Amino acid sequence: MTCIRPNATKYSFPQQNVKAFSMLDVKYLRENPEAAEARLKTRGEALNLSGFRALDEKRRALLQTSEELKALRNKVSEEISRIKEKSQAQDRIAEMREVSQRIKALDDELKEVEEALGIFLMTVPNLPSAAAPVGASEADNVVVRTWGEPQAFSFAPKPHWEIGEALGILDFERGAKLAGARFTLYRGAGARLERALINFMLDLHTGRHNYVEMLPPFMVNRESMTGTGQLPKFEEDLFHLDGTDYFLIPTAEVPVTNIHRGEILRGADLPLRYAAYTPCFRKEAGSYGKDTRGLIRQHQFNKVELVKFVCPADSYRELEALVADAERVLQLLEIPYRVVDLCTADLGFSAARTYDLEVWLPGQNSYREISSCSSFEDFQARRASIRFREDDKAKPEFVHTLNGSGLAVGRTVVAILENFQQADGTVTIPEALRPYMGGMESIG
RNA sequence: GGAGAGAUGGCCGAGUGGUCGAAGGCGCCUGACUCGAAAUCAGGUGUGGGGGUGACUCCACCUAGGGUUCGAAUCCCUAUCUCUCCGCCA
Repeated sequence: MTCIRPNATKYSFPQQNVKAFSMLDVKYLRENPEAAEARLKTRGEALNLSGFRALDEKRRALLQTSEELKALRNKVSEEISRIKEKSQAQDRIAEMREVSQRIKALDDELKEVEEALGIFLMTVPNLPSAAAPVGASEADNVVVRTWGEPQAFSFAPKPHWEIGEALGILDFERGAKLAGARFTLYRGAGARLERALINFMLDLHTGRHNYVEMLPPFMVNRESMTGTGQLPKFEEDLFHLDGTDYFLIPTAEVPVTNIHRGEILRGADLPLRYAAYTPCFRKEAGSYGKDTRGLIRQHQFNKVELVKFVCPADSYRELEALVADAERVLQLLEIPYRVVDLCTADLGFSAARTYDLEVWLPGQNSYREISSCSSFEDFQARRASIRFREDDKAKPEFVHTLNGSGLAVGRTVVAILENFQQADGTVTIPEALRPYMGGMESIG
Protein backbone atom coordinates (compact mmCIF):
# COMPACT_ATOMS: atom_id res chain seq x y z
CA MET A 1 0.00 0.00 0.00
CA THR A 2 1.36 3.34 -0.95
CA CYS A 3 0.84 5.91 1.71
CA ILE A 4 1.78 9.51 2.04
CA ARG A 5 4.13 10.53 4.78
CA PRO A 6 4.17 14.29 4.46
CA ASN A 7 7.25 14.81 6.57
CA ALA A 8 9.21 12.04 4.99
CA THR A 9 8.15 12.81 1.45
CA LYS A 10 8.90 16.49 1.71
CA TYR A 11 12.59 15.98 2.06
CA SER A 12 13.27 19.66 1.52
CA PHE A 13 11.75 22.72 0.03
CA PRO A 14 14.64 24.74 -1.38
CA GLN A 15 14.53 28.23 -2.68
CA GLN A 16 14.64 27.52 -6.35
CA ASN A 17 16.23 29.55 -9.01
CA VAL A 18 12.99 29.79 -10.91
CA LYS A 19 14.07 32.36 -13.42
CA ALA A 20 16.92 30.21 -14.64
CA PHE A 21 14.72 27.24 -15.29
CA SER A 22 15.06 25.55 -18.57
CA MET A 23 12.75 23.15 -20.22
CA LEU A 24 15.18 21.30 -22.30
CA ASP A 25 18.59 20.79 -20.84
CA VAL A 26 20.55 23.87 -21.85
CA LYS A 27 23.80 21.96 -21.82
CA TYR A 28 22.35 19.39 -24.16
CA LEU A 29 21.16 22.10 -26.55
CA ARG A 30 24.52 23.80 -26.38
CA GLU A 31 26.48 20.66 -27.10
CA ASN A 32 24.13 18.85 -29.50
CA PRO A 33 22.30 21.50 -31.47
CA GLU A 34 22.05 19.46 -34.67
CA ALA A 35 20.71 16.40 -32.89
CA ALA A 36 18.15 18.51 -31.02
CA GLU A 37 17.03 20.26 -34.18
CA ALA A 38 16.66 16.92 -35.95
CA ARG A 39 14.57 15.40 -33.18
CA LEU A 40 12.32 18.43 -32.93
CA LYS A 41 11.85 18.32 -36.66
CA THR A 42 10.20 14.91 -36.35
CA ARG A 43 7.39 16.59 -34.48
CA GLY A 44 7.06 19.26 -37.12
CA GLU A 45 8.96 21.88 -35.18
CA ALA A 46 11.27 23.75 -37.51
CA LEU A 47 13.70 25.21 -35.07
CA ASN A 48 16.94 27.02 -35.63
CA LEU A 49 19.16 26.97 -32.59
CA SER A 50 21.73 29.46 -33.88
CA GLY A 51 19.93 32.36 -32.17
CA PHE A 52 19.88 30.39 -28.97
CA ARG A 53 23.59 29.68 -29.18
CA ALA A 54 24.44 33.32 -29.75
CA LEU A 55 22.37 34.33 -26.72
CA ASP A 56 23.86 31.55 -24.65
CA GLU A 57 27.39 32.69 -25.47
CA LYS A 58 26.53 36.30 -24.77
CA ARG A 59 25.08 35.27 -21.44
CA ARG A 60 28.22 33.49 -20.39
CA ALA A 61 30.46 36.36 -21.47
CA LEU A 62 28.40 38.87 -19.50
CA LEU A 63 28.27 36.59 -16.52
CA GLN A 64 32.02 36.17 -16.44
CA THR A 65 32.75 39.89 -16.62
CA SER A 66 30.13 40.69 -14.02
CA GLU A 67 31.38 38.01 -11.65
CA GLU A 68 34.98 39.15 -11.95
CA LEU A 69 33.92 42.66 -11.01
CA LYS A 70 31.88 41.33 -8.12
CA ALA A 71 34.87 39.39 -6.84
CA LEU A 72 36.90 42.60 -6.98
CA ARG A 73 34.20 44.58 -5.20
CA ASN A 74 33.90 41.94 -2.47
CA LYS A 75 37.63 42.01 -1.91
CA VAL A 76 38.00 45.79 -1.81
CA SER A 77 34.89 46.26 0.31
CA GLU A 78 36.40 43.93 2.84
CA GLU A 79 39.58 46.01 2.85
CA ILE A 80 37.53 49.15 3.36
CA SER A 81 35.86 47.54 6.34
CA ARG A 82 39.24 47.03 7.97
CA ILE A 83 40.28 50.66 7.62
CA LYS A 84 39.36 52.47 10.82
CA GLU A 85 39.73 55.97 9.46
CA LYS A 86 37.24 56.11 6.59
CA SER A 87 38.71 59.30 5.17
CA GLN A 88 41.69 57.20 4.12
CA ALA A 89 39.42 54.98 2.05
CA GLN A 90 37.77 57.67 -0.01
CA ASP A 91 39.60 56.86 -3.21
CA ARG A 92 38.74 53.20 -2.96
CA ILE A 93 35.12 53.94 -2.12
CA ALA A 94 34.89 56.13 -5.19
CA GLU A 95 36.49 53.44 -7.28
CA MET A 96 34.04 50.83 -6.03
CA ARG A 97 31.12 53.13 -6.63
CA GLU A 98 32.09 53.12 -10.27
CA VAL A 99 32.60 49.35 -10.26
CA SER A 100 29.13 48.91 -8.82
CA GLN A 101 27.68 51.01 -11.60
CA ARG A 102 29.39 48.83 -14.18
CA ILE A 103 28.11 45.72 -12.47
CA LYS A 104 24.62 47.14 -12.51
CA ALA A 105 24.83 47.84 -16.22
CA LEU A 106 26.19 44.37 -16.95
CA ASP A 107 23.52 42.72 -14.81
CA ASP A 108 20.77 44.68 -16.52
CA GLU A 109 22.02 43.48 -19.86
CA LEU A 110 22.40 39.96 -18.49
CA LYS A 111 18.82 40.05 -17.29
CA GLU A 112 17.60 40.97 -20.75
CA VAL A 113 19.60 38.17 -22.32
CA GLU A 114 18.34 35.66 -19.78
CA GLU A 115 14.77 36.78 -20.32
CA ALA A 116 15.12 36.32 -24.06
CA LEU A 117 16.73 32.97 -23.47
CA GLY A 118 13.96 32.02 -21.07
CA ILE A 119 11.18 33.00 -23.45
CA PHE A 120 12.81 31.01 -26.20
CA LEU A 121 13.39 27.94 -24.06
CA MET A 122 9.90 28.02 -22.57
CA THR A 123 8.36 27.74 -26.00
CA VAL A 124 10.43 24.84 -27.28
CA PRO A 125 8.49 21.59 -27.03
CA ASN A 126 9.88 18.43 -25.53
CA LEU A 127 12.09 16.12 -27.55
CA PRO A 128 10.19 13.02 -28.61
CA SER A 129 11.34 9.78 -27.05
CA ALA A 130 13.52 7.70 -29.34
CA ALA A 131 10.89 4.97 -29.05
CA ALA A 132 8.03 7.13 -30.35
CA PRO A 133 7.10 6.23 -33.95
CA VAL A 134 8.28 8.90 -36.35
CA GLY A 135 5.45 10.31 -38.41
CA ALA A 136 4.16 13.33 -40.24
CA SER A 137 0.58 13.41 -39.02
CA GLU A 138 -2.11 11.71 -36.98
CA ALA A 139 -2.37 9.18 -39.80
CA ASP A 140 1.01 7.77 -38.80
CA ASN A 141 -0.07 6.81 -35.29
CA VAL A 142 0.39 3.13 -34.59
CA VAL A 143 -2.36 0.90 -33.24
CA VAL A 144 -0.62 -1.22 -30.63
CA ARG A 145 -3.48 -3.51 -29.60
CA THR A 146 -7.23 -3.80 -29.70
CA TRP A 147 -9.40 -5.11 -26.86
CA GLY A 148 -12.98 -6.37 -27.15
CA GLU A 149 -15.20 -6.86 -30.12
CA PRO A 150 -17.48 -4.08 -31.28
CA GLN A 151 -20.86 -5.73 -30.97
CA ALA A 152 -23.15 -6.23 -33.91
CA PHE A 153 -26.43 -4.37 -33.50
CA SER A 154 -29.72 -5.71 -34.85
CA PHE A 155 -30.76 -2.09 -35.32
CA ALA A 156 -29.06 1.13 -36.35
CA PRO A 157 -27.15 2.30 -33.25
CA LYS A 158 -27.89 5.88 -32.29
CA PRO A 159 -25.46 8.58 -31.26
CA HIS A 160 -25.38 9.21 -27.52
CA TRP A 161 -27.03 12.61 -27.74
CA GLU A 162 -30.15 11.06 -29.18
CA ILE A 163 -30.15 8.30 -26.58
CA GLY A 164 -29.52 10.72 -23.72
CA GLU A 165 -32.17 13.17 -24.79
CA ALA A 166 -34.74 10.45 -25.37
CA LEU A 167 -34.09 9.06 -21.89
CA GLY A 168 -34.26 12.52 -20.36
CA ILE A 169 -30.81 12.18 -18.81
CA LEU A 170 -28.88 14.65 -20.97
CA ASP A 171 -30.24 18.14 -21.63
CA PHE A 172 -28.12 20.02 -24.16
CA GLU A 173 -30.62 22.80 -24.73
CA ARG A 174 -30.81 23.78 -21.10
CA GLY A 175 -27.05 23.42 -20.76
CA ALA A 176 -26.72 25.99 -23.50
CA LYS A 177 -29.31 28.20 -21.82
CA LEU A 178 -27.44 28.09 -18.53
CA ALA A 179 -23.98 28.72 -19.90
CA GLY A 180 -23.67 28.39 -23.66
CA ALA A 181 -22.59 26.01 -26.36
CA ARG A 182 -20.52 23.05 -25.17
CA PHE A 183 -22.20 22.88 -21.77
CA THR A 184 -24.60 20.14 -20.76
CA LEU A 185 -27.10 19.58 -17.98
CA TYR A 186 -27.17 16.01 -16.69
CA ARG A 187 -30.45 14.86 -15.12
CA GLY A 188 -31.52 11.97 -12.94
CA ALA A 189 -29.82 8.68 -13.87
CA GLY A 190 -27.48 10.65 -16.16
CA ALA A 191 -26.14 12.70 -13.28
CA ARG A 192 -25.98 9.55 -11.19
CA LEU A 193 -24.10 7.73 -13.93
CA GLU A 194 -21.45 10.45 -14.11
CA ARG A 195 -21.01 10.38 -10.35
CA ALA A 196 -20.96 6.57 -10.28
CA LEU A 197 -18.17 6.52 -12.84
CA ILE A 198 -16.08 8.97 -10.86
CA ASN A 199 -16.39 6.85 -7.73
CA PHE A 200 -15.86 3.61 -9.60
CA MET A 201 -12.65 4.88 -11.19
CA LEU A 202 -11.26 6.37 -8.00
CA ASP A 203 -12.02 3.24 -6.01
CA LEU A 204 -10.32 1.11 -8.63
CA HIS A 205 -7.17 3.21 -8.80
CA THR A 206 -6.81 3.81 -5.09
CA GLY A 207 -7.95 0.35 -4.02
CA ARG A 208 -6.37 -1.92 -6.60
CA HIS A 209 -3.74 0.15 -8.37
CA ASN A 210 -2.11 1.82 -5.36
CA TYR A 211 -2.69 5.46 -6.18
CA VAL A 212 -3.18 8.03 -3.44
CA GLU A 213 -6.31 10.08 -3.91
CA MET A 214 -5.90 13.84 -4.20
CA LEU A 215 -8.51 16.56 -4.36
CA PRO A 216 -6.67 19.66 -5.57
CA PRO A 217 -7.75 23.22 -6.24
CA PHE A 218 -9.64 23.59 -9.54
CA MET A 219 -7.91 26.87 -10.28
CA VAL A 220 -4.19 27.48 -10.17
CA ASN A 221 -1.71 30.28 -10.59
CA ARG A 222 0.55 31.10 -13.50
CA GLU A 223 3.56 29.29 -12.05
CA SER A 224 1.67 26.02 -11.94
CA MET A 225 0.47 26.41 -15.53
CA THR A 226 4.04 27.12 -16.59
CA GLY A 227 5.40 24.14 -14.69
CA THR A 228 3.42 21.59 -16.67
CA GLY A 229 3.77 23.41 -19.99
CA GLN A 230 0.36 25.01 -20.63
CA LEU A 231 1.97 28.42 -20.37
CA PRO A 232 3.35 30.52 -21.88
CA LYS A 233 2.39 29.07 -25.23
CA PHE A 234 -1.23 28.02 -24.86
CA GLU A 235 -2.87 30.77 -22.86
CA GLU A 236 -5.67 31.10 -25.42
CA ASP A 237 -6.87 27.59 -24.55
CA LEU A 238 -7.32 28.45 -20.88
CA PHE A 239 -10.10 30.14 -18.94
CA HIS A 240 -8.61 32.97 -16.94
CA LEU A 241 -10.40 34.61 -14.02
CA ASP A 242 -10.64 38.31 -14.60
CA GLY A 243 -9.05 40.51 -11.99
CA THR A 244 -6.98 37.65 -10.60
CA ASP A 245 -4.08 35.60 -11.80
CA TYR A 246 -6.00 32.36 -11.51
CA PHE A 247 -6.69 29.97 -14.33
CA LEU A 248 -9.28 27.21 -14.37
CA ILE A 249 -7.45 23.93 -14.73
CA PRO A 250 -7.71 22.23 -18.14
CA THR A 251 -6.74 18.92 -16.51
CA ALA A 252 -5.85 17.65 -13.04
CA GLU A 253 -2.36 17.08 -14.42
CA VAL A 254 -1.65 20.73 -13.66
CA PRO A 255 -2.41 20.92 -9.93
CA VAL A 256 -1.36 17.35 -9.20
CA THR A 257 2.02 17.51 -10.95
CA ASN A 258 2.68 20.87 -9.32
CA ILE A 259 2.11 19.38 -5.87
CA HIS A 260 5.84 18.76 -5.74
CA ARG A 261 7.00 21.85 -7.62
CA GLY A 262 10.25 23.14 -6.11
CA GLU A 263 10.77 20.06 -3.97
CA ILE A 264 13.48 17.47 -3.62
CA LEU A 265 11.89 14.08 -3.04
CA ARG A 266 13.42 11.06 -1.38
CA GLY A 267 14.38 8.33 -3.82
CA ALA A 268 12.99 5.77 -1.38
CA ASP A 269 9.54 7.37 -1.67
CA LEU A 270 9.43 6.96 -5.47
CA PRO A 271 7.40 6.19 -7.40
CA LEU A 272 4.66 8.47 -6.12
CA ARG A 273 1.29 7.67 -7.67
CA TYR A 274 -1.62 10.06 -7.33
CA ALA A 275 -5.19 9.83 -8.57
CA ALA A 276 -7.46 12.86 -8.66
CA TYR A 277 -10.95 13.63 -9.78
CA THR A 278 -11.43 17.17 -11.06
CA PRO A 279 -13.57 18.99 -13.52
CA CYS A 280 -11.59 20.32 -16.48
CA PHE A 281 -12.14 23.59 -18.27
CA ARG A 282 -11.06 24.21 -21.82
CA LYS A 283 -11.79 26.99 -24.26
CA GLU A 284 -11.49 24.65 -27.23
CA ALA A 285 -10.26 27.56 -29.28
CA GLY A 286 -9.72 26.54 -32.86
CA SER A 287 -12.13 23.61 -32.81
CA TYR A 288 -15.22 25.57 -33.77
CA GLY A 289 -16.80 23.18 -36.23
CA LYS A 290 -15.75 20.00 -34.42
CA ASP A 291 -17.95 17.76 -32.28
CA THR A 292 -20.57 20.40 -31.81
CA ARG A 293 -23.16 17.83 -30.82
CA GLY A 294 -23.12 15.75 -27.71
CA LEU A 295 -20.71 15.34 -24.84
CA ILE A 296 -17.51 14.74 -26.75
CA ARG A 297 -16.11 18.25 -26.67
CA GLN A 298 -17.25 20.39 -23.75
CA HIS A 299 -15.94 23.52 -22.09
CA GLN A 300 -16.35 21.72 -18.77
CA PHE A 301 -15.97 18.00 -18.27
CA ASN A 302 -15.05 15.60 -15.50
CA LYS A 303 -11.95 13.48 -15.47
CA VAL A 304 -10.14 11.13 -13.15
CA GLU A 305 -6.45 11.67 -13.68
CA LEU A 306 -3.46 9.51 -12.79
CA VAL A 307 -0.10 11.18 -12.12
CA LYS A 308 3.24 9.59 -11.31
CA PHE A 309 6.61 10.85 -10.16
CA VAL A 310 9.24 8.22 -10.92
CA CYS A 311 12.97 7.55 -11.14
CA PRO A 312 14.19 8.07 -14.72
CA ALA A 313 15.21 4.43 -15.00
CA ASP A 314 11.65 3.28 -14.29
CA SER A 315 10.03 5.81 -16.56
CA TYR A 316 8.86 3.64 -19.43
CA ARG A 317 7.97 0.63 -17.33
CA GLU A 318 5.77 2.99 -15.32
CA LEU A 319 4.19 4.33 -18.50
CA GLU A 320 3.19 0.83 -19.57
CA ALA A 321 1.73 0.22 -16.12
CA LEU A 322 -0.14 3.51 -16.28
CA VAL A 323 -1.70 2.58 -19.60
CA ALA A 324 -2.67 -0.80 -18.16
CA ASP A 325 -4.32 0.94 -15.19
CA ALA A 326 -6.39 3.11 -17.51
CA GLU A 327 -7.25 0.14 -19.74
CA ARG A 328 -8.49 -1.76 -16.71
CA VAL A 329 -11.36 0.72 -16.38
CA LEU A 330 -12.59 -0.05 -19.87
CA GLN A 331 -12.09 -3.77 -19.43
CA LEU A 332 -14.18 -3.81 -16.26
CA LEU A 333 -16.84 -1.75 -18.01
CA GLU A 334 -16.63 -4.14 -20.99
CA ILE A 335 -16.19 -1.40 -23.54
CA PRO A 336 -14.15 -2.22 -26.67
CA TYR A 337 -11.13 -0.02 -27.21
CA ARG A 338 -7.73 0.14 -28.84
CA VAL A 339 -4.37 1.51 -27.76
CA VAL A 340 -2.59 3.92 -30.08
CA ASP A 341 1.07 4.88 -29.92
CA LEU A 342 1.17 8.52 -30.98
CA CYS A 343 3.69 9.38 -33.65
CA THR A 344 6.14 12.23 -33.18
CA ALA A 345 3.97 14.67 -35.13
CA ASP A 346 0.94 14.08 -32.89
CA LEU A 347 2.66 14.44 -29.51
CA GLY A 348 1.55 17.20 -27.18
CA PHE A 349 3.92 20.05 -26.34
CA SER A 350 5.32 18.55 -23.13
CA ALA A 351 5.14 14.86 -23.98
CA ALA A 352 8.01 12.58 -25.00
CA ARG A 353 5.82 9.53 -25.57
CA THR A 354 2.07 9.11 -25.52
CA TYR A 355 -0.38 6.26 -25.73
CA ASP A 356 -3.98 7.16 -26.41
CA LEU A 357 -6.86 4.90 -25.47
CA GLU A 358 -9.65 5.07 -28.01
CA VAL A 359 -13.09 3.65 -27.28
CA TRP A 360 -15.39 2.21 -29.85
CA LEU A 361 -18.46 4.41 -30.41
CA PRO A 362 -21.07 2.56 -32.45
CA GLY A 363 -23.22 5.68 -32.79
CA GLN A 364 -20.39 7.28 -34.73
CA ASN A 365 -18.93 4.11 -36.14
CA SER A 366 -15.43 5.08 -35.02
CA TYR A 367 -12.87 4.95 -32.25
CA ARG A 368 -12.58 8.12 -30.19
CA GLU A 369 -9.96 9.19 -27.67
CA ILE A 370 -10.96 8.62 -24.06
CA SER A 371 -7.55 8.68 -22.41
CA SER A 372 -4.10 9.99 -23.13
CA CYS A 373 -1.17 8.54 -21.18
CA SER A 374 2.19 10.25 -21.47
CA SER A 375 5.71 10.29 -20.18
CA PHE A 376 7.17 13.76 -20.05
CA GLU A 377 10.57 12.42 -19.09
CA ASP A 378 12.25 15.29 -17.22
CA PHE A 379 10.62 18.12 -19.21
CA GLN A 380 8.01 19.09 -16.63
CA ALA A 381 10.40 18.27 -13.79
CA ARG A 382 12.84 20.84 -15.15
CA ARG A 383 10.19 23.50 -15.61
CA ALA A 384 8.74 22.87 -12.19
CA SER A 385 12.04 21.95 -10.50
CA ILE A 386 10.95 18.58 -9.16
CA ARG A 387 13.92 16.50 -8.13
CA PHE A 388 14.85 13.51 -6.04
CA ARG A 389 17.90 12.16 -4.27
CA GLU A 390 18.75 8.52 -4.87
CA ASP A 391 20.00 8.36 -1.28
CA ASP A 392 20.85 10.91 1.39
CA LYS A 393 24.28 11.68 -0.01
CA ALA A 394 23.41 11.75 -3.69
CA LYS A 395 23.09 14.83 -5.85
CA PRO A 396 19.53 15.85 -6.67
CA GLU A 397 18.32 14.66 -10.06
CA PHE A 398 15.18 15.48 -11.97
CA VAL A 399 12.35 12.98 -11.62
CA HIS A 400 10.32 11.84 -14.57
CA THR A 401 6.65 12.77 -14.55
CA LEU A 402 3.85 10.81 -16.18
CA ASN A 403 0.15 11.20 -16.36
CA GLY A 404 -2.87 9.74 -18.00
CA SER A 405 -6.62 9.97 -17.94
CA GLY A 406 -8.16 7.19 -16.02
CA LEU A 407 -10.59 8.15 -17.64
CA ALA A 408 -12.38 11.11 -19.15
CA VAL A 409 -15.76 10.65 -17.46
CA GLY A 410 -18.05 12.37 -19.95
CA ARG A 411 -16.66 10.34 -22.81
CA THR A 412 -17.09 7.19 -20.74
CA VAL A 413 -20.77 8.08 -20.42
CA VAL A 414 -20.83 8.45 -24.19
CA ALA A 415 -19.25 5.03 -24.60
CA ILE A 416 -21.69 3.38 -22.21
CA LEU A 417 -24.75 4.95 -23.80
CA GLU A 418 -23.69 4.00 -27.30
CA ASN A 419 -22.29 0.52 -26.60
CA PHE A 420 -25.02 -0.62 -24.22
CA GLN A 421 -28.02 0.82 -25.99
CA GLN A 422 -30.89 -1.58 -26.62
CA ALA A 423 -33.41 -1.80 -29.41
CA ASP A 424 -36.13 -0.41 -27.12
CA GLY A 425 -34.10 2.73 -26.38
CA THR A 426 -33.00 1.70 -22.88
CA VAL A 427 -29.38 1.42 -21.85
CA THR A 428 -28.02 -1.52 -19.87
CA ILE A 429 -25.65 -0.56 -17.07
CA PRO A 430 -22.35 -2.47 -17.09
CA GLU A 431 -22.30 -4.93 -14.22
CA ALA A 432 -19.22 -3.48 -12.57
CA LEU A 433 -21.00 -0.16 -12.27
CA ARG A 434 -24.29 -1.39 -10.80
CA PRO A 435 -23.17 -1.22 -7.16
CA TYR A 436 -22.42 2.45 -7.78
CA MET A 437 -25.88 2.97 -9.29
CA GLY A 438 -27.75 1.64 -6.31
CA GLY A 439 -28.22 -1.69 -8.03
CA MET A 440 -29.85 -0.19 -11.12
CA GLU A 441 -29.50 -2.54 -14.09
CA SER A 442 -30.67 -0.32 -16.88
CA ILE A 443 -31.68 3.22 -17.63
CA GLY A 444 -35.06 3.85 -19.16
C1' G B 1 -13.18 43.82 3.93
C1' G B 2 -10.49 46.45 8.58
C1' A B 3 -6.23 46.29 12.31
C1' G B 4 -1.68 44.11 13.75
C1' A B 5 2.54 40.44 13.80
C1' G B 6 5.73 37.44 11.11
C1' A B 7 8.70 34.62 6.86
C1' U B 8 16.52 32.72 8.21
C1' G B 9 19.79 26.09 6.11
C1' G B 10 16.35 19.01 6.49
C1' C B 11 13.96 20.91 11.45
C1' C B 12 14.15 24.43 15.75
C1' G B 13 16.36 29.00 16.37
C1' A B 14 20.27 33.34 16.97
C1' G B 15 21.60 37.36 14.16
C1' U B 16 19.41 44.90 13.14
C1' G B 17 25.15 47.69 8.12
C1' G B 18 31.30 44.86 7.22
C1' U B 19 35.52 39.21 8.76
C1' C B 20 27.82 36.09 8.00
C1' G B 21 26.56 30.94 3.59
C1' A B 22 25.07 32.58 8.28
C1' A B 23 26.02 31.12 16.00
C1' G B 24 23.78 27.28 18.92
C1' G B 25 20.74 22.94 19.19
C1' C B 26 18.35 18.74 16.74
C1' G B 27 18.70 15.45 12.68
C1' C B 28 21.92 13.07 9.18
C1' C B 29 26.95 11.12 7.36
C1' U B 30 32.12 9.48 8.44
C1' G B 31 35.72 8.00 12.01
C1' A B 32 37.22 6.52 17.23
C1' C B 33 35.55 3.47 21.39
C1' U B 34 32.42 -1.53 21.49
C1' C B 35 31.54 -8.54 20.40
C1' G B 36 27.55 -5.42 18.67
C1' A B 37 24.38 -1.46 20.00
C1' A B 38 23.38 2.79 23.07
C1' A B 39 25.99 6.71 25.27
C1' U B 40 30.38 9.65 24.52
C1' C B 41 34.27 12.07 21.59
C1' A B 42 36.34 14.08 16.75
C1' G B 43 35.31 15.63 11.87
C1' G B 44 31.78 16.53 8.17
C1' U B 45 26.86 17.79 6.36
C1' G B 46 22.59 23.24 1.29
C1' U B 47 21.24 24.71 -3.84
C1' G B 48 22.13 26.83 -8.52
C1' G B 49 25.44 28.97 -12.06
C1' G B 50 30.49 30.27 -14.30
C1' G B 51 35.87 28.70 -15.06
C1' G B 52 39.46 24.45 -14.88
C1' U B 53 41.35 17.59 -17.49
C1' G B 54 41.77 17.80 -12.23
C1' A B 55 42.94 19.02 -6.96
C1' C B 56 40.18 23.38 -7.01
C1' U B 57 38.20 28.25 -7.65
C1' C B 58 34.77 32.36 -8.40
C1' C B 59 29.65 34.28 -8.24
C1' A B 60 24.67 34.17 -6.47
C1' C B 61 21.00 32.59 -2.99
C1' C B 62 18.56 34.24 4.63
C1' U B 63 10.01 34.15 0.87
C1' A B 64 10.06 36.98 -4.11
C1' G B 65 11.05 41.56 -6.94
C1' G B 66 12.95 46.51 -6.78
C1' G B 67 15.85 50.50 -4.04
C1' U B 68 19.70 52.90 -0.64
C1' U B 69 25.14 51.91 0.28
C1' C B 70 32.06 51.11 -1.12
C1' G B 71 29.46 46.99 1.42
C1' A B 72 22.58 44.40 3.00
C1' A B 73 19.98 38.43 6.22
C1' U B 74 20.21 43.28 8.68
C1' C B 75 17.73 49.84 6.28
C1' C B 76 13.52 51.47 2.55
C1' C B 77 9.44 50.17 -1.11
C1' U B 78 6.22 46.49 -3.47
C1' A B 79 4.22 41.58 -3.92
C1' U B 80 3.12 36.73 -2.02
C1' C B 81 2.25 33.60 1.94
C1' U B 82 1.44 32.50 7.31
C1' C B 83 -0.53 33.80 12.13
C1' U B 84 -3.77 36.86 15.66
C1' C B 85 -8.10 40.05 16.45
C1' C B 86 -12.70 42.35 14.31
C1' G B 87 -16.46 41.98 10.40
C1' C B 88 -18.73 38.70 6.83
C1' C B 89 -19.68 33.84 5.12
C1' A B 90 -20.49 27.66 3.20
